[in-house]
Amino acid sequence: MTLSLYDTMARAKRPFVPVNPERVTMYVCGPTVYNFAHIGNARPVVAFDALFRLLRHLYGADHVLYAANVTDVDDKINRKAAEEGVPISVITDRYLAAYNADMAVLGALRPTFQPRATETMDAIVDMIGRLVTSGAAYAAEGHVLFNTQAYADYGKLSGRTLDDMIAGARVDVAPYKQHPADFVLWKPSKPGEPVWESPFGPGRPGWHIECSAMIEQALGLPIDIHGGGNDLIFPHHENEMAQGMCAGHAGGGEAAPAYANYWLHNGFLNMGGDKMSKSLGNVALVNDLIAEAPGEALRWALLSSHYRQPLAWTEDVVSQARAALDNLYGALRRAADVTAEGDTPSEAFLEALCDDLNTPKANAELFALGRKLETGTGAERAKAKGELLASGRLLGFLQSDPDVWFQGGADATLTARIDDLIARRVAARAAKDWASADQIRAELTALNVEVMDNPTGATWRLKEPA
RNA sequence: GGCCUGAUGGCGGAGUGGUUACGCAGCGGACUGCAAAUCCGUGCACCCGAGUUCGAUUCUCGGUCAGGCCUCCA
Repeated sequence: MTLSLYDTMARAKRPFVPVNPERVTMYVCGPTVYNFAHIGNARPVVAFDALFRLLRHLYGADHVLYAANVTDVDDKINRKAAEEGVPISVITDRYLAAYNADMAVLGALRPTFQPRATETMDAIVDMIGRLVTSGAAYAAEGHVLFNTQAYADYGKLSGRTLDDMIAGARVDVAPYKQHPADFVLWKPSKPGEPVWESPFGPGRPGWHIECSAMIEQALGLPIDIHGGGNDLIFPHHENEMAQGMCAGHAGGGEAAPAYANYWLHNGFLNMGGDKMSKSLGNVALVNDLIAEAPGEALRWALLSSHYRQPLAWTEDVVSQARAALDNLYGALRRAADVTAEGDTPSEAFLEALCDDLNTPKANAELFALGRKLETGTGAERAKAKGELLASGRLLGFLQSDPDVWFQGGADATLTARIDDLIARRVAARAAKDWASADQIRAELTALNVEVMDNPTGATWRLKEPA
């Protein structure tokens, strides 16, 4: 079973070969914690969580290190803190906690490391110092800037040249820049903003440097996989690689090892044709969505298309995801008396995931297993159940009790009331009292409950989530 | 202006140089007191034009349309 991943740098799918299979490393750009995360923010989290889980399966849970940063130094954080009149840590702690809680509902495992910019400041300052010493960075008007001309391969990841960038410049270039593409590593803080001491003067780090410093500190170069949304390819990842290479491998060039051996970028989620963006205001917050739909259904919706494809976020996507899970949980519910055999994901399921994380194809395999579970012989059903549960577990699906899934979040009071009605209806049917049975069904329908009779009793499901 | 994606049936969404994706919805049947579920069967597709080929939805070129990046953004 060979894992292949689409590498943005190579613009092609490549067989995945880790530097050290005992220590597979992955870094994914994480959140800036100044607000609740929207479902678009969750797409890379869930996509790379799926990859994290696959890598753990392939290389062993203890042999995969996954770091995702938390940006807790940022203008928007400063603004929010000023509005509320509190230190930035109040803001960042609040929204980091909310973020982690929301992502947990979506079934995302916590990364191995979740470094915060404020806790990485020494490494950031150290890295900038090395860049200045080697001539890859220069000081100007209180800033420290990265000299893009110091890195021979600058532009290789995003496929543009320094000339392209001058031609395409839409923004006024700061006069202290030696080259228009040069970017800030360290800048003075404005009055009232948080400030950190450094050999280059008091100030704060630029946008890109924290990732490079964290990668060096938490994982070490080169890392195997670097992930993020495809809007980060340029400038963020381009700049990150340039500074990281110059700091870590003294200038890059042909002979230098890579910064990251595989660059992975997820496609965007859009809302009604537009990109979902906090600045456009057309966002669906995870925190709101999880009140209306099971986290597992949202997760399924996010993984129902390939991670590199654009995904249009609509109510229909969520209801179709619920229907898909109803299908699989239904099969499991009807197979409650079948003892699962084995706990290994199916070959076809793994092959689909190993093909650049083809989750739609992997999900199709879950349906195939569901069908085997419904229609197979005794031994086939036992095997199918084992494979279905193990495959689902690998991707973070199907681990609930099917009855609980179909209860759709109904509370204990409602559940007890429904169970009572069901029991009375079963008794009425046993007595062939069809009038009473139909009357009770009507009561249940009014409660949004669908009854499914079977020879010995009945099961039920909540048609809409509670 | 530069760079980069994508265009598949009613909807979502894989994939392939020549035979079934899959899910949801639809239709027919079995089963059922009724219903639901389930099972069996079934219809519906590859943006346009040219080229390569025995054969293209799949490869090449051109076009159209849509989206993203070039500025904070997943």
